[in-house]
Order: sequence, then structure tokens, then C-alpha cells
Amino acid sequence: MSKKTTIYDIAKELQITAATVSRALNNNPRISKNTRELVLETAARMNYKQNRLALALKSGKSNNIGVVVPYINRNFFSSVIRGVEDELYPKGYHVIISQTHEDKDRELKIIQNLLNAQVDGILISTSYTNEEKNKLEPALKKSTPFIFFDRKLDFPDISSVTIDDYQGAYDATKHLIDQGCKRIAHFYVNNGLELYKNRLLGYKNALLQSGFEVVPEYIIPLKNDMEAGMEAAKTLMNLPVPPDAIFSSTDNSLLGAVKYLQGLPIHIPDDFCVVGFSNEPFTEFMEPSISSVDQSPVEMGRMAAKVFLEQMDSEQSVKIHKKVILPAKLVIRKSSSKIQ
Amino acid sequence: MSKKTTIYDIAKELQITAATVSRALNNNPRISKNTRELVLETAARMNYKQNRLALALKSGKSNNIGVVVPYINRNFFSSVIRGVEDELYPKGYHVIISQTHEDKDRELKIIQNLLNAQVDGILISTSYTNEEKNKLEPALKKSTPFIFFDRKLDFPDISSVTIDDYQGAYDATKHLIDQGCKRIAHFYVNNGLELYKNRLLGYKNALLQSGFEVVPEYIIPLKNDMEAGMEAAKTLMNLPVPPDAIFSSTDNSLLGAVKYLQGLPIHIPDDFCVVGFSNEPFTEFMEPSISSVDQSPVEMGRMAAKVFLEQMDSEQSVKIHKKVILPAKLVIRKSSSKIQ
DNA sequence: TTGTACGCGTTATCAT
DNA sequence: ATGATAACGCGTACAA
Repeated sequence: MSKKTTIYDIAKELQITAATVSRALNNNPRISKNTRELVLETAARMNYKQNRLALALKSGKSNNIGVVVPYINRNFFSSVIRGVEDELYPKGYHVIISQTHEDKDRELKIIQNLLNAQVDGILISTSYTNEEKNKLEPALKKSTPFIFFDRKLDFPDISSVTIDDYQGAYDATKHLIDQGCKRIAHFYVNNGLELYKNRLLGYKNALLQSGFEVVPEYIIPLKNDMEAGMEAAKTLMNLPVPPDAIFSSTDNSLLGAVKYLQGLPIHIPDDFCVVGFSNEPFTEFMEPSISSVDQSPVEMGRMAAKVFLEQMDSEQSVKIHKKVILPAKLVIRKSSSKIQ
Repeated sequence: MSKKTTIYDIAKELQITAATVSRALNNNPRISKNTRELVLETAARMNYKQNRLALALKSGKSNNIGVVVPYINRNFFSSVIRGVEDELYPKGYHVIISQTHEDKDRELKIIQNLLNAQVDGILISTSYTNEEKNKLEPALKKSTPFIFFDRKLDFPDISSVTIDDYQGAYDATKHLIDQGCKRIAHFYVNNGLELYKNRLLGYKNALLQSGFEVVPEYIIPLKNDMEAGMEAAKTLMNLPVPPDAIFSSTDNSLLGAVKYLQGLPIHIPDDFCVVGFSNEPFTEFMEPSISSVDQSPVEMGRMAAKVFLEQMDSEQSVKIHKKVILPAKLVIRKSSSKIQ
């Protein structure tokens, strides 16, 4: 209820200056032991709390960092944020969350907004594609450090933390080949994001390097949701020669496909194998459990935070930029375990 | 790279005062059309952005609000946050996230910290129980509005948004009775949180009001995780007269139970019915799909945000406090659909 | 060791 | 319609 006490209140109480109070509170050596203790005591008694806003304005450091994601309540993103917060909170940072809803105009506004709020850095999983990256460029040219995670853009002087999408896709496809699958289809999210292109590439190269052909009909462009996955599966199974496996670039679309396949007289994994991407929690608990490529999102968040911290430290001297690529780990479950 | 431009820079450029610039930027009527346009133009040209920190210090409003949860990356909490952000971002607020890791000391520190950062309000799902609520009391007595969501404490003058845990539990139990289940067990999370007590109460009353007895052995106290659920199921099934249904106060523990039951020659739902609580995404995709009580987390977040906004508006006049109770909706799926 | 004075960027209250 | 000045709360260079 009562007004917040400031260092001036303490100063008045003790008949000294605010400067002295400030020094006492900040362990400044230029102060007598006596007054320091007196100030500390009085501060505690008057329930003084530092106003971080004033400090921020003065120092130019808000100790806030912005995290920008499409949606918070997707396991992948919330887990990344979990990692970021775990890493940054102990260092005295607060994490400000914003969701773009995959809306690019909104994303740009959010960035401006965070910049206006004087955040010390922005960690972002963008919805922009490399083709449109120039729209984001002016904002990125500020002195505030940016770090891309998962969905990055190719800017030479901006740090990023991603997983090895190519390798993950390659491993998944190779695994299906090793299981004896002969006609492996792929769900390809065609929203222009680089990571889906990399997954497509990993899929193709795994096929080629094992002596398989890349069949265009087996590559289905779609949106990242369950309904699209059902449609895609239907399309595939109506082909003259249907595939006997799917490597999907997302778990959600694969879920739709599995639902569709379970309506057919087809047994997974004996007749048909599937592998997804993201290792969403539900893949573990489905029947059959679904193999998927894990993106270790919490780790990714921690790493993005670490890169940010390094960048802050190096601010004075030369600016450091990093392109961190985390490994993608294939988690093999029942849905692709034909051979015992 | 270049230093941020302030209203003083614009003032100097135009040979006028910062005050005039400020007026032009804020649509203050006390300014000529000419100068306003000139200022706006120059501001745009010089790429001026308002420093919200300075505004915050001056106005005493940071336009940040803190959201405190045990963990961000639990579907329930991330969905609540989703709702909060959806509601508050359009009003110009930024959402600051902190996780307590269910650590009470940490929770208290987080609150102090957010208060120091001058947040305009705190939305919190606490890990404290009503027995320990006095520890939190000093922080709550500040002028900054607090709003509890889901995990609340009983303070008469603090708002809260919860669901009707009692009713949800009652409905779930009644539903099992209607399915013909005769011996319904209950998983009870015994961490002292009020909402679990309410669920237990709903369970008991549903039984009693249908003429069933409450069998103490059928009420298993446990932690909210899968392993505990497996253990609990084992205990139950080793009883002289095992139950034929479980109403669990959490989906996670129920998941463990289902895993255990599936190792037995027992068919769900024909021999055994189960209903969970929270409607976690995986419940929908499991085989069999799991019935669960939905807590409409996004709605809860939106509502908590709305209550906060109302409270802000009413600040000047009389302080408004609200106890909002959202309905709990039982979602019936295969795991409890014995009768066709 | 302590006090004085200023600046961080903004808005609001007086004057003019 | 515009200018001058104070104030928000803090830290710090400089002076004493």
C-alpha cells in the first residue's frame, strides 16, 4: 500500500545523502563501515527495494531479453524457452515472451517493440524465409544482439543455434532403408523455411547414397498439421505403387498419416514404417510408439542463451558471432522397428 | 550501430525544444499542424524510437507483467501463458516469464525480483500451500496486483482464476459409475495443493451420492508423475479385491497406470475404465484414447489477463477483487466408453 | 569518508 | 503554440 521507499527516503531518515546510501548499498569501498551498516539496517527496516527501471535507464541495460516464437504452447518452443530461462535467470535476466502467430508483419512489430523496450538481446525463431529476409534487415542492424534459433536466416554476422536438420533427416531415412523399406515417401513442409529444405535434402541424399531413386510422387508438400497429414497419406496410398514407409518432417503431419493408415488393413511397422521429426511427447505414448528425430529443445535454449551471454561479454572488444549446430538424435521406437 | 536518437536529437535538428517534439509525437493538441508534421517527418527520417524505459520510469508503469509458473514447458502452463500473451500483447503489455521449479524459496525470490523490476502485475500459479501462505503474505501486501491462476491461495482480497476442480472430479467419477464401474479408485496428489483436495472431494461425493462406499484402500496418495502411477496401479491390482476403474487427478500418473495395466491380461475399457485430469495432448492420441477433464488453459490465461486489466482500470477508484471459477469439461474418450 | 551535481529519456506543469 | 524546468530513481565523477 505505502509508496515504495527510495534511497532518498533512507537518506532523509539518516540525515545523509542519497549518494552515500547508494554507495552503502552497492558495496562501494569509499564508505565507512559504520554508515554502511547503518544504511543496510535502515534499508531493511524501511523495506527498501531497488528500482531496476531507474537502474536500467541509467545504465542502458534493462536486463531483459526478448524471446520470439510462433506460439508458446508448442512443446518444442516452450521447451526452448525453458532452457533459455534456466540459463538466464541465474544471471539476473528476465525473459520476455512474444508470439508471432506465424504472422510476419506481427513479427516485425514485435521486434520493434522489444527494441523500444530496450531489451538487451533478442532470441528469435523467425517465420521469415531467406527470400524475404531483407524486410527484417533494418531491425537486425541495430546494436542489440540477435540470436536465431531453429528457424534461422542467413546473415553472416548474426549468431544462430540450430540442429543438424540434414543429418537428422539423413539418419531417419537411412534407418528406414536399413529396416528393409523399399519405397520411402517424405512429407515436406513447403513454407519456404530453410530447415525443411535441409530435411528434404537429407532424405534425398540418404536415398541416393543407398542406391535408391528419388521418386517425385513420393514427396508430398504440405502444411504442418494433422489434417494435412491425413490427406497426404490418402494421396500416397492411392498411388499405383504406394510407398511402404514415410519419413515426415513433422510429427503433427505424421500423426494424421498414422490415423489414416490405421483405418486401412495395414500394420505398422510390419507392413509400413514411419519416422517423424521433433520427438513430440505424444510420439512416445502412441500405439505404436512413433520413431522421431529429437531436437533437444531445452539444450537448444540453453545454448542460445549462452551464445547471447558470450556476445554480451565480447561487446566491448570485437563482436563475436557463432553458428552453433546441435546434433539431431534419431529416437527409434516401434513404428519403425520391423527387424527384431 | 549508431546511437539511438532521442527527442533531443530531433529538437536540435529542428531548432526547437524537446518538449515540443514530445507533444508532436504524443498527439498533444497544443501544437501547430505544421510543426507536428515536421517533427513526425524528421523523427521518421532519423529513425526515432521511443525509449519505453524512460517512459516507464517517469510514469511508474513498466507495461510489463510477470507470469510465474512451476515449469514453462508443461502443456497446461504454456497454454495458459499463450492465453495471457494473446490477451495482453494487443494492450501494449509484455509478458515476463519465470519458473519456480516448484521451489518455494525460489518462488519468493522471483516475486521480489519481479517487484523490483516494477512489473505492473503478477499472474502466478503458486507452489505454496494454504498452510504456508503466511510466508508469501508480505510480498502480496504490496500495491502491485496479484492474480492467482489454477494453484491459488486463500486470501480474501486477492483475485484468482481457477477451474471447478470439485465439479470436474465429480463429473468424472459419476461418469465412471454410469459406465457400470463398481470399484472406482482414485489417484490423489498429496502435495497439499488445494486443487487436489477439491478433486478428492468431488470423487468422494460422487461415490456417496450414488450410494457407493468410499474405500480408503482405493485412494492412493502419490506424486504427479508416470513412475508413481505405475507403482500405484501395481498396489491397487495386488489388493484382495482390485478396483475396476481409476479416476486420476493427473494425466501423467494415469499414463503410468495404463502402461502397467497393459502389461496385464486386462482390457481397457471393457474390463477396466480410466479417466484422467488435465486433458494433456497425449491423452487424445494414445491407444486407447484417454478420457480426461479439460481445464481450458488458454481460456484460463485469457481470463487471468482480463481480471488483471479490470483491476488496473479500477485502481483509482475502489479495488476490485474477483474469484473466477471456470467450468471443468469432461472429455469422454475410449478409455471409459464401455457402453456403446 | 561524504556531499554536490549531473545525466539517463521522457512527460507534465508552468510560463511566455 | 512553444519554451524552460522539474521530476521519475539511480549511480558516479568530481569536489570537499
